[in-house]
Amino acid sequence: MLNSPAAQKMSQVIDLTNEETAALAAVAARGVRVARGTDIVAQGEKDECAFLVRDGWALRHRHLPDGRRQVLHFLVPGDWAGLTALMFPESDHSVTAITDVVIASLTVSELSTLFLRHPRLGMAIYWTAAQEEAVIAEHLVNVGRRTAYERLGNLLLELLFRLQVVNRADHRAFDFPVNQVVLADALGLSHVHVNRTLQRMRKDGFVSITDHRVVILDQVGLERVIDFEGAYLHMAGSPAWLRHRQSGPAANGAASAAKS
Amino acid sequence: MLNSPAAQKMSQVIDLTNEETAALAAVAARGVRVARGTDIVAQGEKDECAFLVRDGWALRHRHLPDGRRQVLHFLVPGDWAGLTALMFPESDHSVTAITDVVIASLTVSELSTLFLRHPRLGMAIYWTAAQEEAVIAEHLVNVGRRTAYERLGNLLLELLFRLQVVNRADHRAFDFPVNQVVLADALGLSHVHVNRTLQRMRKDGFVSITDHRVVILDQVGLERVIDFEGAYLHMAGSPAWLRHRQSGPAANGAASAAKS
DNA sequence: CGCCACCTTGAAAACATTCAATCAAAGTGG
DNA sequence: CCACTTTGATTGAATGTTTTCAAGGTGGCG
Repeated sequence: MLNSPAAQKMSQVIDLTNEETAALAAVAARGVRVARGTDIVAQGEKDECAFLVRDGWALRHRHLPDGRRQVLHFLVPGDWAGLTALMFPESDHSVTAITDVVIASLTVSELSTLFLRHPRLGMAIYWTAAQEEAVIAEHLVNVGRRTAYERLGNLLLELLFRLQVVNRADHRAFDFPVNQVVLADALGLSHVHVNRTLQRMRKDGFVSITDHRVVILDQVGLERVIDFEGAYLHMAGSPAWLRHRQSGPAANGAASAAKS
Repeated sequence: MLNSPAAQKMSQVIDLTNEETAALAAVAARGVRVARGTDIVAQGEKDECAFLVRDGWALRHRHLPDGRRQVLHFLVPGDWAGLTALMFPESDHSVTAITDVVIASLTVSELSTLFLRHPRLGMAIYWTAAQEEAVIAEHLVNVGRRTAYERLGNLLLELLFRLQVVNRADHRAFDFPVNQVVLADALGLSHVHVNRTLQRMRKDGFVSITDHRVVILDQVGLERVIDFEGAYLHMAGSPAWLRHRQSGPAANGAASAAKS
């Protein structure tokens, strides 16, 4: 379990101690399988648990009464969901599995126990939530202020980077179990236009998308053409006061050189 | 200071004790004035402090290299900002005052002291951050899947409700120091189209917008026409375990009847 | 008075959607 | 193993929304 997606993502943020690694492993041990197409959380209902995605893809999306919907965020292995939903009496969005998924659920009280015993792990999970917020803000920029071509390119590169962190992508390719209708609902476009934009991007030689797999053929060129800026992903990780052990938020610079 | 916007917003979430009220007042006492048009936080730079908006309007927005930009969120009195930005080495967006603004800033260590001394206040502030996330997600739905007319109506109603909570709106009207260019950048439209959409909504008799003031003339009719659903604002507040004192997250039902 | 910020208008062009088919691949049940 | 159904991708044509460009107009303020 040392190299679970969750542990890999956490170690982007803090240097995990053995105890923290063990606590994460204990969480991950509670895996529950959810079949493709199943709602893990339904919009309008109370979500009693937060959960960690151990394997598979899910999406957070909001429905309008007339059937339109917007995909807010793609959940991939190592992602947490429902942490903020715990604060509310009912969920304002649904979470749906788009492949078979394995999750580990935690109730409020289990979660607060975990945070009390392992405060730095709690901070790292909170970092994770902050990053997700930044990603959703970027989706807003995408949909509000970019062309269809730019939106698509930005999303594909975002997913490449996020999947690389949890070892679900090599340096240029990843499995992509997302059909064009879902993609359209994520990008704020019609599925027909997604199709045509996808074709244009393929013809331009930037990507190959076939059979649920994406290959970024020319990342440098694509990044230039769509003005990609990855700053919002905060891949550089967390500030020193958070990363290193023996150093609390109020400490000034006494972080140990515990990296690696 | 008992009826400061911040205290009003907090009491939407928890029943404030005297100590908590005093702690909030102590924070608010640190007011700093920021002139209209000033960047409080600049995209790409490190934000050392989180802050509370005591008075005035500001906006969180992200810039693209070519000058396009997207407004993520309007900050009004009682709103916190920069809580998640503390987790990152550099800010991925700017915060700019659009009126003269009074803020109260807190460093990481001041904030963590506050949270340690007043954990329930910390939870309430966290609730606030969760609500803001839900609001930004709604902006994404707005821009991704609604027409110009719907986007505009939804934003105006959102602001009406948010301002009512902090006593900056009566039952139908509020001051609105936002020009059409900014509105366009929030709604993902051109300012020309915002202008025409605004005119249409006025002609339809739903709103009056003159001289930096919005009056919702027919809220019921507007809500119906634009399919407004306020669930994402979570106006019902927080679950009982969070609201009442003497009750921690792990407690089962021992909440005191302190509501009044 | 003249400038500046902001709002308003018209016309043409660009972008994206909708509607309506068609096609291919992947299950399903007998 | 074969018809049948379902799902997802693709295409063309017509339509519609929104943008862009280019000008004016208005009101406040030094």
